[in-house]
Parts: sequence; C-alpha cells; structure tokens
Amino acid sequence: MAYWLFKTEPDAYSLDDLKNAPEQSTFWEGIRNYQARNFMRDQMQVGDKVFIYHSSCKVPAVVGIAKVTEGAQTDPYQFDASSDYYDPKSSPENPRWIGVTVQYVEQLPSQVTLKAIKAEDAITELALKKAGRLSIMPVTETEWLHIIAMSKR
DNA sequence: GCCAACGTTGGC
DNA sequence: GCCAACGTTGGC
Repeated sequence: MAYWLFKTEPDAYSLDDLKNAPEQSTFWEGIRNYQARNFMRDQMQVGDKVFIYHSSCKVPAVVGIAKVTEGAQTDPYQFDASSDYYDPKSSPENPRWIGVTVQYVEQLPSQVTLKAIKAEDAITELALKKAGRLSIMPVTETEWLHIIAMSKR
C-alpha cells in the first residue's frame, strides 16, 4: 500500500464535497499532468491512502484522508469539447488521460497547513515542500505518519 | 491580482 | 532533439 497527496481547489471540489458525494466517493477527473498521470497509471493501487490538500485558497492545507477504491480508468472529460478538461489531441482510440476513484475516509482533527509543513524539519522529501505544481504526488510512510501526528497537536 | 516556477509546445 | 516562448499553477 502506498500513500499519496491529491490537490484540489476547495472552491471547485472540497473535502466536504467528497464527504457529501454519493457513497462518499468520486472519480478524480481532470488530471492533465503527465507525471501525475503516470503515478496513477503505474503505481496507484486500490486501498492506497490519499491526503486531500486544499490549494489556491486562503489557508492551503492538508485537510483530510481518502482512499483509492478503483484504479485508473479513462477520464471521459477529455473528449467533451464543452469541458474545461477537453483535450483535442486525445482520442477514444488512444486516450491520453485517466483518473482513479477515491472515497472519503475522515477529516483530520485539525488541518495541517502548508506553512506548518514547510516549517517542519522532519519533512524533507514531500514534493509539496519544493515545487508545488504537481497535482498528485507520492508521500512516504514516514511523512504520512508525521503529518497525521501534526494534525493531532 | 501579481509573479515566480515550471511544464508544454513548436520552430528550427 | 534543443530550447525559446508561452501558458498554467498556486502561494502570497
């Protein structure tokens, strides 16, 4: 089992939205970054745990936990010309983008802010701490546990 | 809303 | 296949 961090803009789709979704579950569409796609395609397994991170908002932070309930499937929005996620260079015969399905697990006792993560010397590998552009990134078990501990402080 | 960082595109 | 230009992301 592996650990991941998924970014989402809470104005578009928040942890609460996931919690309130049918079966507290959603297909994580709209990933249009090759590195993130490759993580989903090559490494992500059903049962993997996922930090939900709110970005582009007042207090960027890890806010909760989800889990992967279904592995990579073709993201249908890439073929929908009216969607923001439309990709004219992709075709159903040779789809370029995929997504996984995740289910809500829990909200953290308190959010762990980007600021706190950056200030934490024990966290060194997390991609979030370096360049923040990746929408899906791996989290080591050590850092996963560390962020969980921080949420209980 | 600004702007730095970085991923992607496309001309050569 | 390089690399400059461009577009996007995301923290502040």
